[in-house]
Amino acid sequence: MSISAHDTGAVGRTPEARHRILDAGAEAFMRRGFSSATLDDIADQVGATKGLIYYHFRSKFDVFLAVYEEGMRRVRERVEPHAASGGSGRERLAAMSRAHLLNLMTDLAYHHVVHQGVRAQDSSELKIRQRDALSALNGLRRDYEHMFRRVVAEGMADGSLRQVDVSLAARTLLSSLNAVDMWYRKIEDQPAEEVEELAGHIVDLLVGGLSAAPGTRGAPRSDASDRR
Amino acid sequence: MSISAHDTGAVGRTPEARHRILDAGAEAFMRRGFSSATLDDIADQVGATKGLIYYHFRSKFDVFLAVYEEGMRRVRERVEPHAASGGSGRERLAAMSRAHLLNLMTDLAYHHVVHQGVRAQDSSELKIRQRDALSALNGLRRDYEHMFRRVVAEGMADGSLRQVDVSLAARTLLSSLNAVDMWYRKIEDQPAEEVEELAGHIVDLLVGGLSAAPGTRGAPRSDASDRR
DNA sequence: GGCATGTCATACTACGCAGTATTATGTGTC
DNA sequence: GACACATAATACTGCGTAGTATGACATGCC
Repeated sequence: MSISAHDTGAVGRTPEARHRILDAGAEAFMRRGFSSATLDDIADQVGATKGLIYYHFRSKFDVFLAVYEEGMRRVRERVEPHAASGGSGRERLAAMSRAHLLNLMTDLAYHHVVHQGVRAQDSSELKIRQRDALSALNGLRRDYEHMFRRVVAEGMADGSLRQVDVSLAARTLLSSLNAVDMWYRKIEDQPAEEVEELAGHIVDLLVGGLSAAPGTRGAPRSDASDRR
Repeated sequence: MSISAHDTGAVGRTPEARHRILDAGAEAFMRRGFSSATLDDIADQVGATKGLIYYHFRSKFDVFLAVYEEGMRRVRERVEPHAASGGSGRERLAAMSRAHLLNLMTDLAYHHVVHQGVRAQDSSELKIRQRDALSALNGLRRDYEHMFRRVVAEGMADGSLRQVDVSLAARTLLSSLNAVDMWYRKIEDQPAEEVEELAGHIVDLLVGGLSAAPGTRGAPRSDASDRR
């Protein structure tokens, strides 16, 4: 590129540089994976050089951790409110799931990084300090899953959900939601309503199931009442 | 280790060496990911050196492709028969899903590699030749998904499944099944029945849904009839 | 019992990339 | 307008690892 650096203040400036690094890092880690992603890649996308990154972070892994943390922060911020809102357990679970999916779809890159972080937890080849930091974040992740488990249990208690193994149900639901990142790709200028509709359909499939209701064969009213 | 090589014929021999490389490769690619996994790692686990690997394969990527192909071969071999068996669309879909899960749980490493291969398809940093080979395998993968889509459509036609978007339903189901590899870990000496039971429960959750049947509040008979 | 061929190990090279050391530029402050 | 401090670029080092070249051993064949 050879932008004669230092001349134009347009390139970057100030502590929001850190934020731009996080965005670029999330993108790079999503596209190439942690070990394949290069600090030069990230720097390029920011429009800077490695010097910038090493001024704001101590290592490549630290960038990864920061992205992970930011990703968890966002998803919790968006999903948690629905856990304590009104309605039956099923309704709240559906609302949480929709919010989780919408977060995934808007912050796809951050979501991917969190996903990678979960995977990497027992990956050896991590220094002790790194493993500890990762474990701490994975703790947040476990708390997040616990929240789903709690609402599932409440749904069974109030009769809005089937009686099944709570832990298994919560884990299956959450991992199924996360699995959407395998095939969902952003579409330029897609109206927000379409994205929300897609998320609603997926939640409907996962919560309502594929089976035709055994007994009642009415119109597939599904969870239409859950849609806001 | 310093096993004075060449002395004992016990270490290895013959074309089953290729198979041992595939197993070791699958394991390594699962644990560390493609780019982090080392040919020396694989060779160590085989009890040999890089020389062995480069005699049987042209590159690290070729090992990956071979594992991918073997993984696809196995899952197709185990799942396809259920697509044409008797029963309603829902019953066949459940049987396929169970078989898919059992394959995942027994050949966890191979499954992970296939998963990685699907992800890596649009990953740049692949030479043209590599991308083509990967695309070919991803074609097999698409065919496999089509099979699920077909059975879903048949289930809707015969009334055993709800009327929903076929493509979305099939993709959601399959990716949800695959997502089990995020948390399932092998347990030593776990009886086969337990594994099958777990698979059955997961399929029951995904096909039957979490919702209490709206209207019929009988015993959660779910898809008990589907279990073989 | 030499010779070819298949099967692997050993030793070496090349290179990409994380991390570091050093230097350059702006910005306020007195 | 010299000084300190923050923010970055540039240049360099070292290590890990994919790939290669070559040698060692076995086995069958004539």
